[in-house]
Amino acid sequence: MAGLSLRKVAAALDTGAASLYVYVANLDELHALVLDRVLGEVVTPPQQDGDWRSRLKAALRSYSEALYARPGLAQVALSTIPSGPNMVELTECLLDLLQQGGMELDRAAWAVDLLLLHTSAFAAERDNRRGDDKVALRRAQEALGSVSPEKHPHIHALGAELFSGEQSRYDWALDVLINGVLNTPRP
Amino acid sequence: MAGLSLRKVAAALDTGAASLYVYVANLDELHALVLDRVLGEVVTPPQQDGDWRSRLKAALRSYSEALYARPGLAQVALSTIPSGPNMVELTECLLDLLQQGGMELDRAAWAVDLLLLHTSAFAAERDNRRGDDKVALRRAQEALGSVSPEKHPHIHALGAELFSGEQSRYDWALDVLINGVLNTPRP
DNA sequence: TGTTCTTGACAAACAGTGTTCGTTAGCTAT
DNA sequence: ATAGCTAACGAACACTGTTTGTCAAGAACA
Repeated sequence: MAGLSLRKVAAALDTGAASLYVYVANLDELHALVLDRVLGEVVTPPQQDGDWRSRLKAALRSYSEALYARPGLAQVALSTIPSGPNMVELTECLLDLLQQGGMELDRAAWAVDLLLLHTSAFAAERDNRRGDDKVALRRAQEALGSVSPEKHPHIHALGAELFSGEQSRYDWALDVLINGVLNTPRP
Repeated sequence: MAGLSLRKVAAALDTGAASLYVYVANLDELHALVLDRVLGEVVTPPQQDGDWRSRLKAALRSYSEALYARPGLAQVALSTIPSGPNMVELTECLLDLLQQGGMELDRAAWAVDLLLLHTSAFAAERDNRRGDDKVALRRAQEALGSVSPEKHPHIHALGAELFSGEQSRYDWALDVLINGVLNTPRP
């Protein structure tokens, strides 16, 4: 996905780049199509597997992994307003799970939006932390590590803690969102 | 920011593109520098203005507006691991606010990360909804509006509700995050 | 059968992009 | 005076998405 271009797609199809414009209006549209195709892989656990909360978490984790598996795809999820059939399917499933948790439908609508936005953003962050630019990461760690204890006591006290946790941090964030959504009625 | 290129920057400085590489290693590095400079505009409310919660929300809203004011900048915030002085300042301020709310420092570290990630993602979403591609938005609205009531009853029942709320939705999401963070201890 | 009309396909060109290379000018230190 | 270093710059490389004009095949209609 990162490094995908119309010319490469065309070459793989043994044709020229301009020929693709018959089927696709735009590069962005191609991106959206690829995204929705990948979203077809997202598995939503069946009804009898655990309670709604763990099923919701499993579905979102599956969504996150599908995005993370293709470098650059998470950015696409943040750059387009997805409306493909697989995205509709997933949205409907998440709405259903939240309603099983006793949530009103209008609040569930905003909650699904929030959960998907966060999961996409998290996948994107994980994505561009890997490989891409080890230099920037090391520079950031140094910049935050060697900070004056007087001016920034909290950051100094935390140290490397600011970059800790990969999977556990995602799990925690998901719990934060679900708890928050349950405890915050819509205005 | 969208449409910013090394050549245009160089032209504005009456020089060639290659000359910029003396001061900047990369386009990404230039982006990071621009981001941190803009982050200097973020206002963090003084100690005596209201309680910690409303001050936290005001600071994050200021961060969000600073990103949204420049098209494309929110994407930059999601694509880099920011480590400039202004970002350090903001992080320290947010950590302090959360600690005033009685939160342990290690939980506050993850909370700040989550709050900033969400706010950046929200700004990015708002950003590419505007102007950019009205076609995609209308297509999404049509795709979700004309969905079969049998296969996707929840989405059908919601209708245009899925795209409602701009400012109120952000305020709600912020409350969700703060409530969630307060109610979810670190593992 | 002959003639339009439409659709898919493609090469070439346009207007850009980030980045690298080789070379110059100016300013110190030795 | 010589050497070394830094900033600067033009040109080129290897790409990118998109538009334009042209061409062939098939369908619809007379």
